[in-house]
Amino acid sequence: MAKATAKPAEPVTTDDRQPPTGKRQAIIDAAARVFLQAGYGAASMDAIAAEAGASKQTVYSHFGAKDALFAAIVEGKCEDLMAPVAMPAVPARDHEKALAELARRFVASMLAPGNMALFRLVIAESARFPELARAFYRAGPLTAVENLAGYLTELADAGTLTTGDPIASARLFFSMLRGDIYIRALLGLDETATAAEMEALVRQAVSAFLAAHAPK
Amino acid sequence: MAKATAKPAEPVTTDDRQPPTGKRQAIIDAAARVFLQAGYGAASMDAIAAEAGASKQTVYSHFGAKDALFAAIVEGKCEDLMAPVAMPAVPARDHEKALAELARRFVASMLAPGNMALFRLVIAESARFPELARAFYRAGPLTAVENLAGYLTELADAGTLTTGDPIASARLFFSMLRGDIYIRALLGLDETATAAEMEALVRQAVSAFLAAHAPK
DNA sequence: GTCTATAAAAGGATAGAC
DNA sequence: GTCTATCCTTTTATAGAC
Repeated sequence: MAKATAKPAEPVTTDDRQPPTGKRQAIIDAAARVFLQAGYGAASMDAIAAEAGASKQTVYSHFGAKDALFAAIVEGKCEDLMAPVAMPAVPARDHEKALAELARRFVASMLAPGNMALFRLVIAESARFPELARAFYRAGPLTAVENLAGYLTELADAGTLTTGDPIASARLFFSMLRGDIYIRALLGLDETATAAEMEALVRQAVSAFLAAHAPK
Repeated sequence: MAKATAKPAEPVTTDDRQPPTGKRQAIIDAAARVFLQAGYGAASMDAIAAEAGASKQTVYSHFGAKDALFAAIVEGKCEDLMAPVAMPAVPARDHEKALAELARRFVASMLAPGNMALFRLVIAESARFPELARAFYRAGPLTAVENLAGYLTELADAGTLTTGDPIASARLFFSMLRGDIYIRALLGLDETATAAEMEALVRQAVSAFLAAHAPK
């Protein structure tokens, strides 16, 4: 055989790393596609194995059971949720622009097909996987609110706007952005929200929010 | 036999009504419970038959197939959605009170366990049953927005408030009411929203809405 | 680690008696 | 109309060879 050479000196420290190369990663990618598209119940392990170009037994070797595979996929996806909802790196002196920029990123992230599919999946399986629902909530809505509340506190201290409760105000801000587009997207009624719709929503929300939190 | 008497004179006009008594209604009630609690995929026809105290064949005699039964249940539930989101019968001169009253009914209806479970179900199955998603949207969110937009138009004509787009304003109003409680309820994180939370949400939303639509 | 083949169970739908 | 009993497909999970 070509690989007949023994390798007794292979470093063990890198051995217990699970390299995301090869079959394992292929299974993860395939499972993500199948679960997000078909849902937990309708996704079969056969379909995932076929999509990954692997055998079913290989899938079971890596993840043990269907629910464990599902949890691994969803937890991984949740980790990618936080990035877009941090405040702009440069919280410009123009707070209206900063809020509008945050709003744009929030709406775009929220309506991104992958994130919307993830949200649907977590909602549908929240009874069976309550821990995943918690993980999603923390990584998405909760993180967004906490970040914005911090920024609002700065603005309030500077007298730029008025808020009795930064957390409640931050929640209101994001609530305004979950408009009719959001409901229709949840229900799968619109495949695409146009850029114009999103921009109109952002302007309406920022404007109303500032009117409701005018200083003095 | 005791019922040997022939009944040739029985009125036929009442004969083709499907009386909701007996097994059929029992099946409908049982299917609603099982579907709303378990979801479409995890609900088995065996479980529905058992819950109804009927045999599986009787269920199939009445509804033909699982998807038809599901559609019948969900469509029936959607019809009950519209009532609470009509404007108050007496649109008082005090528009703030009228809006607050509408908001209270909207939030209570939205968070009612049955309606929330229905919403989750429709979201989860929107890919398989797009017509049901449309029916839900029309009976719920769309009806609410249209009713409120009519009222806002009256208020704008009377100079009580300012709005460039009554539909957009109505959507903003309801969006504000779909706050953090709503997301947590969708994700099944809170079983109960307290009355105090709901009231705080209503006050915040009405206050912000009026500030953003102040006259002149 | 990866594959082929199979076990074991669950669930949707139907047949036929009463 | 309603029931009992059954068919058949799909699906999760495992056994055993390479």
